[in-house]
Amino acid sequence: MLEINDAFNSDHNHDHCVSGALDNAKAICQESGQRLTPIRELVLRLVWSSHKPLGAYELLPALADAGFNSAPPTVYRALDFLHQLGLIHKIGSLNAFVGCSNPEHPHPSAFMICRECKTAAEIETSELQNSFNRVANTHGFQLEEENIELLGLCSDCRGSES
Amino acid sequence: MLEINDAFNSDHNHDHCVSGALDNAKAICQESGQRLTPIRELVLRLVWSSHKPLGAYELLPALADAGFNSAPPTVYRALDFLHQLGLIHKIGSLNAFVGCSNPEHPHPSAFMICRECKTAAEIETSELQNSFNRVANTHGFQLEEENIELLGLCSDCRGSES
DNA sequence: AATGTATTGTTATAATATAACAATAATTGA
DNA sequence: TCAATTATTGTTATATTATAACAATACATT
Repeated sequence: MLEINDAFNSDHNHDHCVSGALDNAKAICQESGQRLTPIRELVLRLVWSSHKPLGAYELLPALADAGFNSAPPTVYRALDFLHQLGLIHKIGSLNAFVGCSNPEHPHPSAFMICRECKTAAEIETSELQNSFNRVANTHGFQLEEENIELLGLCSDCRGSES
Repeated sequence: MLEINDAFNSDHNHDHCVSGALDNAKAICQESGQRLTPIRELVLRLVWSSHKPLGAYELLPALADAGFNSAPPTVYRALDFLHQLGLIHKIGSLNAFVGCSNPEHPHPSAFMICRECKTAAEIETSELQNSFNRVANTHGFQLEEENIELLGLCSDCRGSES
């Protein structure tokens, strides 16, 4: 299995993504004794509102609409919180955030990202893990975190290119 | 072979890195009919002045010292130029740039990055390439670019941690 | 209820990056 | 050669992303 979500399949039941992510988040917060406050829950919902990575400033208007303070620190704090719990990933090359498909199991951030429609589909990296570990071991490097970004064109957008 | 440079070996002859990078750059510019202007050459030298990824704003003072204009667009243009020719890589999670060890052969950006000393050592990914291609093919994803970041502690810094 | 801790509100500012247009330098073709 | 074209650099302004610092409020514990 190479894919752990179906972001590139536009037919998928997206409500299911969001509600699943929220269930995961609640369970994980419970376990770790952290609080999923209304702001944090809203930010998680917003990040999950699509499979396109969203920038912090794209989230602020929705916070304002919901009656919260909408200054940058508010959203960055929530994003940091969610990131630390592994509930979202940050896509470094885009300065943007996207929901994590499988937060129960800590794992590297690894995505295919379409330059056209911007969709980011998380990929499973267990196959690659051995290679990464071997590279690290060879150099005595203590591997702590991985950011893997595969950039290109998704199949939908390949079809519709001029 | 897993490593294509020596960044984590502090004994390496660093002048050799820099002059090698410049020779590469000149050859590549020649071939592609591009000009390695004084600003571009200086920026390349500066980026290669260490194996720590450098941010654009860290380069500006040196441009000023050399008598060039040192407003941000100057350095970003040079960085873009060098990046397009594959002479440097951008580390997305650091917003910083580092010299490419092997610009003659286009290849993904892949680094081990030490969170302590900030050194970035480029790694060879040919072993991983099959896996990436397979993931991409499975989803009809047209792979164009890859950013691979392995974050952690290099062997030197592991030793000297409290 | 009193205290300490975590979270959020608020203001200001830092750090990173690009837009837009003017000036200059290099290249090309008549 | 010299005008015309193109590429590069200079310059000013501003957009975008992110954090510092401190005040106010809410929550949790005793």
